[in-house]
Amino acid sequence: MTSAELKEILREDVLAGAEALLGAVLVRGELRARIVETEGYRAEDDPACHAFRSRTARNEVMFGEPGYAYVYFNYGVHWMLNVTAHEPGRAAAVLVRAAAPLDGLDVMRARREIGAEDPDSAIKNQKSKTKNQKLDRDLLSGPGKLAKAFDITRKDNGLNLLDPTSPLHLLPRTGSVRVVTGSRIGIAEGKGHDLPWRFMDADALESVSRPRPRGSR
DNA sequence: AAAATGATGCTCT
DNA sequence: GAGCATCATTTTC
Repeated sequence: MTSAELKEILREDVLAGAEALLGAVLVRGELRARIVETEGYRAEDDPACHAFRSRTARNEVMFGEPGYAYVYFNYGVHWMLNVTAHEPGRAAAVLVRAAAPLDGLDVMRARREIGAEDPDSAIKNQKSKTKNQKLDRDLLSGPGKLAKAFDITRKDNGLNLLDPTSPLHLLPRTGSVRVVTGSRIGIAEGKGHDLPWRFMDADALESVSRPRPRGSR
C-alpha cells in the first residue's frame, strides 16, 4: 500500500481507514513502532466523537484533509494521537491506541519511566528494576503510553502524517493483517459504547491495550 | 483477576 | 463547573 492509497482509504471511510492503519509504522527520528490497535470516530452519527456537537478550536483539524494528526489532551494527564479521515467538512478521526515497538526502545523506555519528569525520583527508579522489565512489555500498549514514548504533544497537532518529511509520520503497511474487532474503550453508555469500531491485529494481541480480547496474554 | 481509586488540566457549557 | 477516547497503584474477590 502506498501513502496515496492509504489517504484515499481514509478519505472514503474512517472505519476502513482504522483497519488500514493496522500494521502501519509510526516514525519519529530513530523511533519506530508498528500500529496494532485503532478506533474509529465520526461526527455524523457518533456521540463519542469530539466533533459530534460542534466545530471548535480543538477539533478543527478533523474538519480538514485526511491523514493529518489530531492531537488532544485528556484526563489532565495524557496526550492522544489521532489520524484524520473523511473529506474536508465531514469530521472523523482514527485514534491510534497501541503499537508494537520496533526501534529506539531505549528512548521509549526512558520517556516512559514512572516519574521521569520528577527530578527527585531518580533514586526510586534505580531501585525498581523489576518494574522496568515489566514496563518493557507494555511500552506502547495504550494511547497515553504511546504518546508519552513518542513525545507527542500539542506541537504535533496538524502535522501531515502521510508526508515522509514530517517530523512525525506514518509508513503504510506492506503485508496483510488479520483483524479482530471489539467495542471502543472508555465510552459511556448511550454514546455508542457497543459499536464494534475498535480494531486490533489478531497476531499482536500481547501489545494491545486493556481490556484485551479473551484468550490473549 | 477484576474492580476501585486518585491524579490532573484542558475544553466547552 | 462538569466531564472527560487514561494510567498506575491499591484493594478486593
